Amino acid sequence: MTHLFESLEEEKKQRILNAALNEFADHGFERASTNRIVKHAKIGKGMLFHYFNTKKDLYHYLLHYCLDKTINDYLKQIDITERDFIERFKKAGELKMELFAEHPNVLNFLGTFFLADIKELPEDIQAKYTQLQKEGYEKIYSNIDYSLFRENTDVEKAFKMINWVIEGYERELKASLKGQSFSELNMEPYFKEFYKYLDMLKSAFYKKEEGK
Amino acid sequence: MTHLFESLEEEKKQRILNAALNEFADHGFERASTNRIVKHAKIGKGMLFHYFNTKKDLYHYLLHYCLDKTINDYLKQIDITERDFIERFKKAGELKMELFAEHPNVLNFLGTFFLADIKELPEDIQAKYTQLQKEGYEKIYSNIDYSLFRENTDVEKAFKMINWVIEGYERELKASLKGQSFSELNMEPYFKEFYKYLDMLKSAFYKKEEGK
DNA sequence: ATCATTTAGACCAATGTGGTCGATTTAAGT
DNA sequence: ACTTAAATCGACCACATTGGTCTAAATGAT
Repeated sequence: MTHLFESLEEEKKQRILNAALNEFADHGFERASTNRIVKHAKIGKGMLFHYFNTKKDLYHYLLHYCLDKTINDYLKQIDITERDFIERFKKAGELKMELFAEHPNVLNFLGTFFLADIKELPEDIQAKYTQLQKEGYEKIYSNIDYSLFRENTDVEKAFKMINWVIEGYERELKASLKGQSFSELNMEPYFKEFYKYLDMLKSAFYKKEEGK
Repeated sequence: MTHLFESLEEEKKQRILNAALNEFADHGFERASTNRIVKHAKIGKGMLFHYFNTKKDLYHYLLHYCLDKTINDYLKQIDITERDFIERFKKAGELKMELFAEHPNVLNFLGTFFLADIKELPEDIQAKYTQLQKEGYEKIYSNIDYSLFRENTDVEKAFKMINWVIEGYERELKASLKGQSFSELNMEPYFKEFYKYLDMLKSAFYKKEEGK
């Protein structure tokens, strides 16, 4: 067995993962409490240190887990053959929402991690993290069809603005649905509204379509 | 003397305020440590509890202080006779930056407070908070000249998008200048870039100017 | 029946908590 | 110069929480 923890029943595994991710996301590494983790995970204290020898090991395991998940379930899924920037982002936004619906704390946890000190982490985690950054940049900016934008547009700035709008909508959505179980929600109307924003962005920054 | 603390030398007052604001902003009420506050403020433990009887009293004092500052130095300064939404926001953005340059932790502290439980606070603080919300809403949305927007624009959505772009720029600026003492920085080039974004927003959402 | 693996949580020393208090310094008043 | 009051410090308190250990019981496997 590579890792005791891996070969647990799925449900218990999830309970522990969720409890730990939430705790670290809320308090950061040092101020996170293993006591609260075991309480929320409903396991005995001993077990946590049986599966993961130390608090730090647990933290590193979570980092691997979350980095892998975002790379595989999010980044790798982004379709780089779609050359329309906004369209590509539309699909990326959906993927992100799906990941968030299934595993909200994965993204929460990574979000807080970005702020922490990266230097004193094991090399393999640093590597995975830089991979994510590099691949993320490519997935967003490579192979974009600039000719869709109006002439004289500062495309750099347009990219950023589009990005900020999408992030803004995501934030607002999360805030307005706070507490509700995202995964058991009918997301369709929210996607519809999301698309309206994207359409406005298109007519704001793209050339008017010829014909039609 | 209404409050011992008020009649201290300005410099010591600021040291204590900064230390406390940072501590609460970083850790929230419960996990904030009075020990760390006195250490960073470079005063003895006794003094803190001499000025403010309890940790909670200190917290409430800070809330009053920050709410007053944002209401007076920011909200009240927004010029409501400017009917151009983006222009009004341009000035508001500058005010916000100025406040942030002088007292970065005031906005940081309030930012974290919004997430905390509002219910179990003294009534006067709740009142001040709702005042801020109500006045903020007015200062943003009242007396706007809708005719500037292109026809068929969903103005509600345009408002939000403009808002998100401005917030996005502010975030990026803060991140890229992290660590540097904002107040002793020449902000002009950043404002220039800020204006470029605003111009793009205008040509994205406003009617084309007649003539000229 | 025997041995190995899981499990829980009481327990540990160490550290940190909000808050107090006596001792000492400084300031003020006369 | 003398007295009194205010300001200041940090050792100290009882208590809570920390990451981590260990024993003893439960469960599983053969």
